[in-house]
Amino acid sequence: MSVRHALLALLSEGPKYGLQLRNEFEQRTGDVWPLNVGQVYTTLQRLERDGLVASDDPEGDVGPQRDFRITVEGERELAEWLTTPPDLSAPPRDEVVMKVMVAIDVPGVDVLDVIQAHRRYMVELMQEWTRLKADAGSDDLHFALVVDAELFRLDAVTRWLDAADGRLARATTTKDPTEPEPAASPRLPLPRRQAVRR
Amino acid sequence: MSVRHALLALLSEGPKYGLQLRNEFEQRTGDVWPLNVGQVYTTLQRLERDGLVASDDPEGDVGPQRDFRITVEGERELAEWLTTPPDLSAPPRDEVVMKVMVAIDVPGVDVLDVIQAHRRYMVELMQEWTRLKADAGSDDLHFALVVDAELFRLDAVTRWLDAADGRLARATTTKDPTEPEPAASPRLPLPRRQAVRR
DNA sequence: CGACACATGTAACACGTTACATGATTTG
DNA sequence: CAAATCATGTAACGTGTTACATGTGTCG
Repeated sequence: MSVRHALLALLSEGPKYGLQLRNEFEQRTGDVWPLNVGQVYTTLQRLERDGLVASDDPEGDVGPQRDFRITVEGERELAEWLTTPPDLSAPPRDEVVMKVMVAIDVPGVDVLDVIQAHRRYMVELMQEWTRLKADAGSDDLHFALVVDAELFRLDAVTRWLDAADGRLARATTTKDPTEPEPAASPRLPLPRRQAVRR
Repeated sequence: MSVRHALLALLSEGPKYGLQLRNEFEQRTGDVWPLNVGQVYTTLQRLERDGLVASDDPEGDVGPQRDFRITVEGERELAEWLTTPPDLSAPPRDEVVMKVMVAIDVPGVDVLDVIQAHRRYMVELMQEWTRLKADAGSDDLHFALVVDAELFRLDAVTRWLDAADGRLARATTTKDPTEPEPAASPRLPLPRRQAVRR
């Protein structure tokens, strides 16, 4: 339900055609979030079927482009989407989190190994994104925003991996609940958050 | 590609049937991540088709249950999934982030309003989860882990909203690039991270 | 027996990805 | 003209959701 509304948002600036919508979507997301064209066309079909969008078929002899414009219904739907927070009653299932949750009881596998392997990878990715952002400079606002989002997200996963490592190490090494909390220090004091902090 | 492998992980502990797999999956995720049964059956069909799982049809007159067991191929696939980091070359498209990115240029809409509305909602959600976690106590490890993951995630989104607010407020109020950075302080100094910090 | 929970399955749909086919326009 | 690029579309498949149908076992 996300790309659908994004297309509505782009069309609220004026009539556009399929490929143009894909290009502008990728520009808006700093060329970090690719969007395949096929989905644009099928989504436009559904939007037209639902009356949120209309096409100007007959006119425009200026080529094969088929312009779409947003309808009044579409404007209403867009306004509602922009102001209504997403439904998070059932939070999204993150793949890394899920991997750890099920790995806990898989025989022959040490969860802590899985955690550490993924933690290292998260740090790697954050370094790459940080480097990319530094190279790009501060002129591209959209790029900077999307990269920031990814950095914050990776940082959150990394910190969760640390927390899970602590909880699991505690739960497996001892069953004594009276033992003092080990101050929740991460097992591996690797350098964290290269440039995400403010 | 996520539930599929989770089912493999559950089956690696021994043969199980459809409903049992759904129940155990939800237990593993602290009853926070619901999983509809229909998907379990269709996923099991694909797993069987791919030779990662096999069913014990003929035997077991103990009712309508149909047990599945993991194959050697399945064990191999599971081991690879657990040790291989997910592909993040194209980062996942977060709905809140996308909303802000496209709202920037929507005529008649103030992005900062969208940001603040969503920021308030994220804080609300974090308070709810924090309360739930406190009520549940520290006995349910799975629940605590999944709630932690959600709290870290919401915290990351909140901090990104603050960063985006700063960048956008700066970009719209002035075009002068020589102006000193305003120390990136959030516009609204609301209480942040009620219980997520360690 | 009748009601209820357990268990399996299917249908229809939305969304997303990859790949392929087909015109139209531009450009060497 | 030939090739490349632009532009639209479709097919097949995986994944996820909701809803419905059907059978089986238990228990009052």
